[in-house]
Amino acid sequence: MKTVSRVINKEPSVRKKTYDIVMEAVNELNYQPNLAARNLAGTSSFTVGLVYDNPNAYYVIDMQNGVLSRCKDEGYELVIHPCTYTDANMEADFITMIKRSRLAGLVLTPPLSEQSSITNLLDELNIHYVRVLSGRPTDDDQDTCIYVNDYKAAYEITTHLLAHGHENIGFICGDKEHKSTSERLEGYKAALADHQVKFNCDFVYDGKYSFESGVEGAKTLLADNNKLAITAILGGNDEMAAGALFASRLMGIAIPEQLSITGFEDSPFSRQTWPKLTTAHQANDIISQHAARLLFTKTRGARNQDKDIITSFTPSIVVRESSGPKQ
Amino acid sequence: MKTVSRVINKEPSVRKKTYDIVMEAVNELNYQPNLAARNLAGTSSFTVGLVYDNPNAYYVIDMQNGVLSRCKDEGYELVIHPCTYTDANMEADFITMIKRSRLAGLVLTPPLSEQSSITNLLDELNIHYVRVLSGRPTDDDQDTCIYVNDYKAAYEITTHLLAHGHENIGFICGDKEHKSTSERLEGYKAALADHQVKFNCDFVYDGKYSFESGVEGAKTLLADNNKLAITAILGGNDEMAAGALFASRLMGIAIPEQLSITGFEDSPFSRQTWPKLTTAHQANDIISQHAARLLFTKTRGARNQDKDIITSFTPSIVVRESSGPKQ
DNA sequence: AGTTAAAATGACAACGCTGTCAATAAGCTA
DNA sequence: TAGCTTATTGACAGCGTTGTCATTTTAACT
Repeated sequence: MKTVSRVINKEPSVRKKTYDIVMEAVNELNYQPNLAARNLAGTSSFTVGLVYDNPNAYYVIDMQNGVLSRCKDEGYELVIHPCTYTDANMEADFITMIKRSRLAGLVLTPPLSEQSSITNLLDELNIHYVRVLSGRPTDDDQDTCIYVNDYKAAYEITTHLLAHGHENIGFICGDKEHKSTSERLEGYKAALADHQVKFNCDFVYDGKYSFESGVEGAKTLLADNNKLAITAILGGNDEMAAGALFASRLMGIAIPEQLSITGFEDSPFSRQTWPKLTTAHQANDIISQHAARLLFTKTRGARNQDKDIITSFTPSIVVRESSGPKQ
Repeated sequence: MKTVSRVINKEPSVRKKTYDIVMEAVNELNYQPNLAARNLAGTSSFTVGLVYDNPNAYYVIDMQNGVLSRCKDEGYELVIHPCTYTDANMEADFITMIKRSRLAGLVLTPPLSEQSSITNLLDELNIHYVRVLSGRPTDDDQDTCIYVNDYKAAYEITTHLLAHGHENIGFICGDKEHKSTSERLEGYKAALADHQVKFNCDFVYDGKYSFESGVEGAKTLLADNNKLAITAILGGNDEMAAGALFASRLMGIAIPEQLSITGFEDSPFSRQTWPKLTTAHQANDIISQHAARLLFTKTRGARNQDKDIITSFTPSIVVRESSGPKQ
């Protein structure tokens, strides 16, 4: 019995021949170790949690599927934990989850992953976690964070527009509280600076990462457009870009002839508009897979380490029909 | 120790005084029973599974959140199980899941819940399940199914259009294989019949529940519109209705002045179009909560039965700006 | 072959609960 | 109040694994 346990857990000190015999039986019986028993008996747990407060359904599903695919492969189970950061009893909620099932660790997604109150709580409770964060990687934290380099992606998407001759480029921001908002804005500013285009704060609209705020943003930026002469709008995400596209259409502006619009994230939104959005592809399923792998590596001892984990991702620009040369 | 167990599980034969003492300690310590131990020791399990193959992220998230909210209250944990019905090793996948963690039961969502091959497999494995189904409730199966009466909702939405003077009403269908498609189509037909409007199969377009197919559907139905003289289009879901709306706009058709468009489901799609879509509100979070409650009732013995479970839901029509009187 | 060290295997308790059944306390009757 | 019945409580095993440590087997030497 103990030998089977050794085989299942890939422990050393099992003869090749014994290993093969056990594996044959395992395959024949389609044996699956009972998770409850493993969690109860062992020092390590086979349950990981995914925590999110992001309202974007596409994003959440992608993250879930990515983590889940790794969990399946490695024999872990996933507990999903949606929450609202503003929720007063969030802390109690966390503790309940942790007490009910001992966890191998948690994957935290933005914007919740940016909150130090959460990480402090987890540090206090001695819970492993991996954070998915928007931003440029730092040297430390490479073993607890996955970075999505929104800065660089925004830089590139802005550069794409500049290369097409646009200079007066509007920017519709997301929620100010989110790190991704400032990262994307910084990338935009840096690209302008590198191309000797002066930054004009009148070109920036504070949105909310929602379709409605995209509509409002475009209306505001394009109102009385003689003054600003905007020829391109960079949406902080696809949802807002879709809103901007719609607003432009209502105003009788031809896309991309009179105005280029770009999004961010490459969510299904970007393909449900007409024309389809130029955007920055964010591989959320891959990102979350790596987050899960990083968590497993942290959890397990020195053995079974996973060396090919990517901790920094840069969304890649996808050029579609919503952007084109300035005319 | 056993007495605490009795209190936690609301078993009889505990004196009121003892109960209070235990509960006080439970509250003070914020005691949470360990799920792994309960699953291992008891005859019943505290884990439920949610199975889905629906690609609609909004739908999936709603279903998850509904089931999850009940699980939290009742001390159950949720295992999510996305799958593709076409997946060849889906059966093996099911069995793996079931072996890894003994389940109290499964909630099956459409369209997967319509497949008898799945329910047969589960019957064989002796796994409890509750199905969420599109359609009119039948007398039997009230204790294993939650019905969403798409027929009635489509009837009502069609009646709404008829009441506004529309007679030539296009219908963009979803996937033929899905029960919801035929139910919605039948409801549409029944409403026409009850208002002495002849059904014309030229008004029906076979779509795929996708934005793109909505675009194609509207283009097809409205092409050469002198012939059909369509003044309203009923979308099989919001996504297709949004596509139809977009196509109409491109064709220079004013909504709702020249054409009324309606959706189905009241997903965020219906609020991200302009004008916003008239649609049928489907309370997926409530529906999934009741599915979970029904499953708990099936799982537990006679005690702790939940009497207020609704097993039949009819989406209610929400009138917004995309529909209006025929002009 | 005999000795010794190292590698491989096995025996057994323990994880935190629940089910079973025995023991005790409470309530009731005469 | 004794003697009974019933309600309540407690003792103990067992769920399916893993960790610890003892035992056996193998390999590597004289």
